[in-house]
Amino acid sequence: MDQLIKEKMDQGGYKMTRQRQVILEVMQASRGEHLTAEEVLSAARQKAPNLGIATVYRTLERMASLDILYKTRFDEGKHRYELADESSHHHHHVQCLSCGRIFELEENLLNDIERQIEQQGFSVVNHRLTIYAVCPKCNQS
Amino acid sequence: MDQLIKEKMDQGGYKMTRQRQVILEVMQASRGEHLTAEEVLSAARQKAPNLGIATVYRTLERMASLDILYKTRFDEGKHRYELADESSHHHHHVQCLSCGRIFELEENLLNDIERQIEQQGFSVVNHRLTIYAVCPKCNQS
DNA sequence: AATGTAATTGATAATGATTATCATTTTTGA
DNA sequence: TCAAAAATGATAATCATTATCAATTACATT
Repeated sequence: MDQLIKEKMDQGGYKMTRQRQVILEVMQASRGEHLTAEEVLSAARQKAPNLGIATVYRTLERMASLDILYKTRFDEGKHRYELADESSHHHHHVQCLSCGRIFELEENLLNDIERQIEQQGFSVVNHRLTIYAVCPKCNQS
Repeated sequence: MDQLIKEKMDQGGYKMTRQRQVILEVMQASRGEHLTAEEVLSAARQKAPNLGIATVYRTLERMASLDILYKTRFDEGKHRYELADESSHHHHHVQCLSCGRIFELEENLLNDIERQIEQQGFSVVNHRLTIYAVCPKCNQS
């Protein structure tokens, strides 16, 4: 799977430099989490202390354009990135209003809705569903 | 209905000043549209040429907190505001990727999904669904 | 009507996330 | 080895939004 990513970078015309490798490792180590650029930076600096924030932004942006990462914006003022796991297409999230954690939802839940919209003459390209809730753990306390 | 809004402002401890009146009129004149603060400013300046952007932000923010307006953030870097029409609760949108216009969806489309999540121990508070599509008009050209 | 207090306003500085710029460094291929 | 291209890090610029603050306006009371 690492090989697949390198191929994608190659096809995009991007080299696998040390800093890009480190950033990728951070994303892989936090599979299922949604990280901001700042969060990626501080994690990556443990392995590459001189890494600059500009490189983080550039790298995340490029990897998102190659579908190596997903780029999402919740109702905050900043973007979050997450490893694009081939097995779990999503864009569906539940965000806990208490602890802020973000959970994934299964795909295919929106098929009916999209079918209705297509009948009205739209061509659906993508969608984003975010549900705001209190998660089970926070519900207990 | 204007009366209801004035009562809400009153209860929130806000006076109906000239500038707030003008901003409200802009929002009412564009029922069903989703405006940014800048867009509200430029429309409102036709009636109140000295209006400042800070007042626009403050007013929109307050009206949103009183549920006079809805505040939403699409995948852009800025917020959009829209008149909260009692009859059409929503938070469901279709945004045309070609012309950028935003269309409303009917409520209740998500009930099944939310029910499933509740069964897992979450307490659903709110949700946001945005579908990205090409609208019928743009599809023709 | 005059006055004092609180609310509001507009200009502008400050902030936070992101993007652009640019000189320096690194990589790569002839 | 060397020149050209790509990448990096520091930092300036940008854009939306929020904070600050002095000046204005509105309100309640005399």
